Amino acid sequence: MSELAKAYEPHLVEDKWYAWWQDLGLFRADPSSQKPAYSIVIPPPNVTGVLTLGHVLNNTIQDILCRHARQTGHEVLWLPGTDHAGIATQTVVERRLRKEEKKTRHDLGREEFLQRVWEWKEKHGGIIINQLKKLGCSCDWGRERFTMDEAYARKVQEVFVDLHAKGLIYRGKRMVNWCPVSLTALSDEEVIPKPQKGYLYHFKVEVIEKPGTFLEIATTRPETIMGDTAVAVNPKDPRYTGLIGLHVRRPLPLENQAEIPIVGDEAVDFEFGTGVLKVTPAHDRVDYEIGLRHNLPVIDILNPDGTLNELAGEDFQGLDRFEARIEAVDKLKELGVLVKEEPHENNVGFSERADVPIEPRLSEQWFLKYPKTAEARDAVRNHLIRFFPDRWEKVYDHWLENIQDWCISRQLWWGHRIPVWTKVEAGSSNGTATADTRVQVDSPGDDWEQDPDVLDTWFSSWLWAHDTMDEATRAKFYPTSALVTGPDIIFFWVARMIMAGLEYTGEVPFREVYFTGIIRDKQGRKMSKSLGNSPDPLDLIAKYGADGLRFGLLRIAPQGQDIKFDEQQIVEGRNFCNKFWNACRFRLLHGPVDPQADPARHELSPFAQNLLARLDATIRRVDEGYAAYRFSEIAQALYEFVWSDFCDQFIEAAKADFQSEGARREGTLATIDCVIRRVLQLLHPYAPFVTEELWQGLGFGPTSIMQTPWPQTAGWSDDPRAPQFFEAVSHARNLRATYNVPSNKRLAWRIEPAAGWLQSELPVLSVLLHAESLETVASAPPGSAACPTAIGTIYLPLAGVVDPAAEIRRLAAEMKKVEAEIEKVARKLASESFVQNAPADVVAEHRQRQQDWINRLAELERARTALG
RNA sequence: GGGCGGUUAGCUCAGUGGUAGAGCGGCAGUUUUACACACUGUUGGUCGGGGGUUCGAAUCCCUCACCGCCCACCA
Repeated sequence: MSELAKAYEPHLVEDKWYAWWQDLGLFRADPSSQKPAYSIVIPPPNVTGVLTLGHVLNNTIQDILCRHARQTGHEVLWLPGTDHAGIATQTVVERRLRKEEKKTRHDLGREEFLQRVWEWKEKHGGIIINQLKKLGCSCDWGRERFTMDEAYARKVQEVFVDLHAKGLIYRGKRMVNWCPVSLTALSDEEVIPKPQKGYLYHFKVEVIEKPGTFLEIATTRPETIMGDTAVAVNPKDPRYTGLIGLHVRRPLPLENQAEIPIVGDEAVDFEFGTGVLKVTPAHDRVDYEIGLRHNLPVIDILNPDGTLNELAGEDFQGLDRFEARIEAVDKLKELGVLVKEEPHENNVGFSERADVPIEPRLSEQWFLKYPKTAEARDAVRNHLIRFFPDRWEKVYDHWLENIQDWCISRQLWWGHRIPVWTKVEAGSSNGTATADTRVQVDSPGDDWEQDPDVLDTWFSSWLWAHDTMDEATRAKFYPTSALVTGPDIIFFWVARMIMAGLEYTGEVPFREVYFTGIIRDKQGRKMSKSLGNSPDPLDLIAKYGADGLRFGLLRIAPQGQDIKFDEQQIVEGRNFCNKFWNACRFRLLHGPVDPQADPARHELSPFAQNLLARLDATIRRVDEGYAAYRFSEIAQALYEFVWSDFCDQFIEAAKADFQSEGARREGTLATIDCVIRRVLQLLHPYAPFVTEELWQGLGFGPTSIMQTPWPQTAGWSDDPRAPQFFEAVSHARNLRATYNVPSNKRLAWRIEPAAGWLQSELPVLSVLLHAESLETVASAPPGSAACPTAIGTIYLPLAGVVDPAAEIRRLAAEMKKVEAEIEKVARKLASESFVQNAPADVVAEHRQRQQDWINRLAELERARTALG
């Protein structure tokens, strides 16, 4: 390619290069490689999922790490896959079934329904995978895994069997979080507390043994009164001590106003409400505990779907729990025992998936007592695993410290079936008999029935880091190098993976964990479908290119901080890619690029030398950024170098060098070629497509840029002439703007040089000032505006435009400002405590600054004198 | 109730003891032969409030306020 299009057009090149990389096998990980390993397992997105900005952030970071690792000489494995996402997927398919065929899963039966889910998965499950490819993710697709793959699923069940054998998995009837919509138990982590506005209902009951004595009870859930089996007070509460052991009459249901005891229990907070608690062991965790302590009967008045059953009495049977609440209040009113209803806000646990209040329910479930909790805590405490940012270590530690057993069984069909088998007794299949059970993966025989429940999705995800790999792969790539994920799944996934890793591999599953921020909209709200504030990343890719999206997003993603998304940032990412594209385009106007260009073999201008030093500094900044997972800083460093140092300053200055042939021109071309090459390499992890397009287009190929080594610093030192020069240019341009000279007006500039080296750089100054002419003078030309700079005093002679009086006023104003600066520094230096206590270099710096200002003042004074 | 994060220019954010910064926006000018997805210049801030440490604080300490998140069985 000898010519580039005027603007970078991503849609013309992205698919091409992605396919090429894949054809060359550049994403493939070779376990037999001698290179050091670098590996990441993808946090598997839900198979039902479509790409969100959160995925874009997360996966772009992983891709950056992987591409950077390849460039730094590692054999890289980025292992992709998807998660079967039990409830989410089952819900999606059930919804379709209802909509399209007006059927429920029960109409189809288990086998047929699962068949449908698999069909759905085959048809739609790959969407997010293709979207990741659009984004440029360099995953080893040949190793794509699914959490229900046969081998993986078997492993999940084996782990169940193993943990059961170790006594860590047990079956028990316990209080669980029940979702009345999904009709399954949930883990504590799947319950989201939400503040709810409701009422605190006060009602009174009479103490049977002391007629005329009433207890007032405050409750938010009057619909559970029918399940009450006691009333509790705190034994230390002086108001009620005499009443413990006596009885009250439960008001509902009307046909069964049972006598229930008053018990004393420490769990009752006598500050709250009336200090009297109704105890419903079947429908409240605390009440259940109280019930156990006092041997209270358990009356379960709810059906699994949240409606009330026959135990609730005829007035309530069949009502939904929220209808029942209203009905219960009405009945209390009718009985004349309702004292008051006061508005009350409290936290109610909601089902994460179905978004309805969960119901505490006594239920027979499988539980896991977590293995290796102490070791898992130590691994992070002792930094065998490092968290970035490290503040999440505390959150992790705290959770492990207070860890509760994990309810792992789900009353769903889609998922890993629990490997527990029960012997079917001929003629008595009601399950009440203590049947013979076996815990094993394969069926013991035809007359054995498998437990109908499946395992929590996360019970399979926690093996993801190691059981997605075969033995050879694991030998090379496990433990993985890094995990990139959101802090919202630190308990769901990260902590559990660490425990599973320690239990089953004896090693930590990853060395470093990077927690991304959460992407919010401009108002700081979470992205959500219902709010419609979540832009489709595919639209953004279509508009700005994958590189623009990646670079724009990463540039505003500070470590561990939530990100307020603004499309303008993506526009800037796109603009940046285009900026660099055009810099390369400019280069091609002056002949073909030399891929081997080495500026060290040329005589270099101060600008070239300085640019190379700035490049070295940029490489250092970028390297530091990678070491500390500071992705926005890397992007920012590259942005600043390319836009300011390279384009705004160097290339503009280089235009003078291209006006003639010679060594100067050759040195500048070599510098540009070298810088472009380095920048392409440095930028490649962030913007893989445009960098490959340019790499090939400029002739750095034919090897892919993916396979080229990471740039090293070359030991260039700053040339102080360059910044002085550019600052002077800035001052001079400022002077022109002050007198409202239009940018396109060419002027006859003059300069009184302060440095000998300037002579050879006058053509550059002339170009940068867009001058008609530029001559050196020995003193101020008459009638000129003057601008003292470090490289000399620059004069703008514009007879008839600059009124000498105006210029004198301007100079006077500037002198005043300079005097103020001198005064400021002088005050500081006059302070003895400062001079004595501050480090010598700081004091010297102040002295130097003071001298600079004094020199400038003298220059201004001289210019004013020259004007008369 | 505990814990964590945040508060710096109109906006998004850098800046962990030494002259308060960047990008965008705004304003003014420019089709200067890489780029109008651009260039040039410029305007914006008692660094949330108060106290302390220090020669010196956006930066360290204390405290308060507000915003956000996480954990926790107050019915």
